[in-house]
Amino acid sequence: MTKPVRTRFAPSPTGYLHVGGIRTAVFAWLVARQAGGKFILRLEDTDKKREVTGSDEHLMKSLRALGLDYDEGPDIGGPYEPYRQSDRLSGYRLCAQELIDAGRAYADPYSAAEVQAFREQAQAEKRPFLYRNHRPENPPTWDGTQPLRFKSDPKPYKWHDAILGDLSTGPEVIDDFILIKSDGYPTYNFAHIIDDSEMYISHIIRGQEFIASVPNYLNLYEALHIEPPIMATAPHVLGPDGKKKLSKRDGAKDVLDYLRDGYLPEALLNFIVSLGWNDGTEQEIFTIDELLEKFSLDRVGRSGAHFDERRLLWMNGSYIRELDLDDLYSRVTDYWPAEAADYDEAYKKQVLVLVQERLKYFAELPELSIFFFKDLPVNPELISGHKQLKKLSTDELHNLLEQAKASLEASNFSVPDLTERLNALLEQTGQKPAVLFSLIRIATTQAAASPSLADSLAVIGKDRSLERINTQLAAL
RNA sequence: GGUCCCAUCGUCUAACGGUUAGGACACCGGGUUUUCAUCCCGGCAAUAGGAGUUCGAUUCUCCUUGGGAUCACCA
Repeated sequence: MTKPVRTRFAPSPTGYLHVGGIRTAVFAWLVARQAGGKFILRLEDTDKKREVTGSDEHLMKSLRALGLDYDEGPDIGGPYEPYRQSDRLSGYRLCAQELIDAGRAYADPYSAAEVQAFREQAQAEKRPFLYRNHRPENPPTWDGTQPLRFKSDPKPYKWHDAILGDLSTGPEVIDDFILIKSDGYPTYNFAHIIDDSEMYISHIIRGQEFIASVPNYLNLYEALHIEPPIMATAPHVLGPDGKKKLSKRDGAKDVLDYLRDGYLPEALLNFIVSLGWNDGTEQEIFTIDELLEKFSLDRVGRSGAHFDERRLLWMNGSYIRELDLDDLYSRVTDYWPAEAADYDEAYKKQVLVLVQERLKYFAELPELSIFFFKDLPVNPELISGHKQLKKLSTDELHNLLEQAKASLEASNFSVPDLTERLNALLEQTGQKPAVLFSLIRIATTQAAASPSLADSLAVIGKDRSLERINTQLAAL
């Protein structure tokens, strides 16, 4: 009988979540959901100095916005509440007392300065610092004002990691680490073990910064007579250039910022998962359902992966192109240029159809669509900087535009009619499309790029198109 | 420095010990009768180095090199 799957994401509320930080949450969510298990959010707020006000709300908002819904958490409760470590202090106390009673924990009599001196001495002698080399013979009774240390039992360990495989270490890495700090709060090292046990967590999925501590955790699990959960260590997500782990310091963006810029949650999720995972086929784009069906920890890569935003950009554009019009329309509600407020849904949808294939993220919508809503001032550089048009004289430009105007005045502005007329104009003027169409496009949009000419003209409409041509004519 | 982890195109990655080492992003070229984009076609580009095992190593073993993590009263 295997235990029910219960995974958790256990961040400390010290800031926002970036792509690297949220990856273990995505993995944990996937593992829970695909097994029909539970995904739990637990806030590890035991370091009051580093805590950032409001970041707990921000964290929860980020998870929900990405679609990483959790079944138990600080704001929704659950059978093993509370889900905030600062509300669970009495439980840690209890376990601490049990360890003291069993002779497996003791008060640290040294001052911080004294421990620091031991550490520096070890460093000077080029050997790793081990507190247990200074373990006091007759420690004082713990009164809560000293740090409480685990009395370790150094021994070699072999264990299995669901991602990294078989791992092992010698006894030299086991030390007497702090269980409870002198401020009364437990350390992560202690609290997470108690909580994961009390919350029946089946898989601990975390970043590789914790791997060196695992043997110590194993030692503590033994002292507590707790069966360790399955452990999975995800390699770091590295910054784009450096070899270093992606970090806020190096400008890693808040995942909410990506969402605000109009990246789709599913694209972001797909991207994050594909950083280190694939199903062995050549498939690149996965729906959430496919991810749930195919994801497995043992296919997660063991080496670090660089975060390449260009790949995310491509992936997002790819997702956007797959959206059906109504879905796309409802998603871009907040991204239209201000001028679009005066236009109805039908018109905006026509614009969207034309713009969809070149939209990489929604925040680009205004610059790609503004000329459908607003008459832009004539920009002479569009012609003077055009490699073909700049060779023509003003008279020639004038003449071409007049001919175009004459033809368009007789058009009903349907796409087929416009296409036909545009082609006829090509013959009539003897010009190449690169010249004639560019001129008309510039006159009617005043933009460096636009969707195909006939389509754009049809949406902009007859009156407005002719009016813009007149404006351009007057400015030549 | 000790310990642990990692190592295929610039990047993300695929490859029961047998492949012309595959795909994708990016880039470059061509096409889709204007631009940008989409789409299609093509190109560029990798097994860090050295031993060993084997008929045969990207793949298994060892060494070297390189990179990362950790050695907190942070998580």
